[in-house]
Amino acid sequence: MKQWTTGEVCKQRDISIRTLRYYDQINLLTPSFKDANGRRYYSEDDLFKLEKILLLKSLSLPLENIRDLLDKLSYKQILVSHHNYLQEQLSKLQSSISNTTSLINMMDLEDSLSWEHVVKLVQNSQNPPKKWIDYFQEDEKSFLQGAIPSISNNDKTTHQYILLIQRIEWCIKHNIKAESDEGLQIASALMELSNDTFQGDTELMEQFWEVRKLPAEETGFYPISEEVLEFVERSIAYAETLA
Amino acid sequence: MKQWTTGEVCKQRDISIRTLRYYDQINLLTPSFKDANGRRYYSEDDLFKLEKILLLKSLSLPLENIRDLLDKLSYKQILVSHHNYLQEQLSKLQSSISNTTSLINMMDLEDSLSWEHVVKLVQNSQNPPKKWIDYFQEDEKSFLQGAIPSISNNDKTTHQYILLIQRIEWCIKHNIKAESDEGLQIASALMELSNDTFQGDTELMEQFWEVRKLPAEETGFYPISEEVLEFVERSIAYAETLA
DNA sequence: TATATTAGATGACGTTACGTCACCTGCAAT
DNA sequence: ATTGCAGGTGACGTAACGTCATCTAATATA
Repeated sequence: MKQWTTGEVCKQRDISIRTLRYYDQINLLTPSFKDANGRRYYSEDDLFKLEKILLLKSLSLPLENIRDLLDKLSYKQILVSHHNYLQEQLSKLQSSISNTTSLINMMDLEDSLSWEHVVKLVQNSQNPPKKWIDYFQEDEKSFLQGAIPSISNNDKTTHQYILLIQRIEWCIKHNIKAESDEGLQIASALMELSNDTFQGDTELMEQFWEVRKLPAEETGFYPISEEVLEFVERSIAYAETLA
Repeated sequence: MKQWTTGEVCKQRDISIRTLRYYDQINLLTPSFKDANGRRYYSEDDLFKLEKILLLKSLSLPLENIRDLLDKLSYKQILVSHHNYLQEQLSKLQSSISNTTSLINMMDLEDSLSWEHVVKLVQNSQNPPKKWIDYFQEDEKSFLQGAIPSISNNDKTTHQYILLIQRIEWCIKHNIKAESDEGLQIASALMELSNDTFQGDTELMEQFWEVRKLPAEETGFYPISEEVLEFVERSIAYAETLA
């Protein structure tokens, strides 16, 4: 029967010698053989037990509980609960990522974030709100899912939308009207982007802008002000009169 | 200017009073105002700072480093690195989940796991091996991705495959030939399953069984023994002679 | 008015899962 | 003869708080 020394076990499982000695000390994993000089030798069974321990530890179970549970749980039970734990972590991570992306994108829109925005986003992460996509029909969802730039989406398209909205906000601040050269440029950029996104489906596109008028809590979008929406509509209308 | 007491802040951010006092103690977050009785009052700026701290803490940065970094990093920098961190966690989690699923499925096939199987799987999780899907053509991948039951897939189809393989192993152990009633039943169940999976594409199906003959390290599959594969082929051949 | 409750404060010690350090041993190689 | 290495044993240190005993000021209730 092959046996392993502390050093060998450490390398295999990437843990420290101290850890093994500690587990021996607290009677969690005692090597099945100790020679006259006190050197520890681990059997294959010991390694299985160690594996169980590490799995249970990854559930952030305290070592004391692990010691009590170890013999009562089968390998499979441990693996299954480990699996469930990982799944839960996964969904938490995903919502965390989406919230972080939202915040980052928001920072591009506002120079300084208001405290309330941040709090709302972080608090909402507990019980996720109605998602904007729910405002559309079932059969449209699959298409929208990838195509529409929600604020939780940090791809290139989203960024371009954000840049355009910034540009519009700049225009409003500097009293530049939608019916101007700048307005024309914005309108054509917007139309090109929209065309890319909606592939010519004008009805979907209009629905999209309608939804963006709703307050942020309901849609998950960063709310676009009435002023910006008006600028969009007027600049596009102006562009169409010239065409 | 609104101010918040310790208790209020604790509830908002779901941390303990002790934590706030500790942060004060180590000079990480000192409330901007203390009254004559030593009661702490936090301003909006303080709350922003706390938010930064909690974000950096979630990167598992030690508090001491956080204190040094806090003024040097903008909110956005923090958010972006937080985002990167989360992404990394996500991919780790995903491979962890897939490995765990593999192990669980393996346990259905073997009553006792051999130590070497476990070690290989856990070690491979560091640098992911060639994936089985790479054995197919690019344009076939998208179809295969969802349809084929790899061992890292715990859906219903996978489970049915595993049950069938267990049944075949049972037959082999009890010396029941492929050319028997039991063999016939297995063959028809297999064919039905394969039809579901491959939607009649027999060429893909044959490739699939070919790949399963390769050793596990290369494919990521649980290796099917020659005996089982032979049983499969013979039982199907037998079924076809009777049809 | 007396008192009970609440929301805060301050030491001081405890906790987990090890890291780190000083020092000791048996054995192989130089 | 000594050097290096892989292992050992206390003993103390660490991070980020939890917990406990005790104290204080303000408010609510009898």
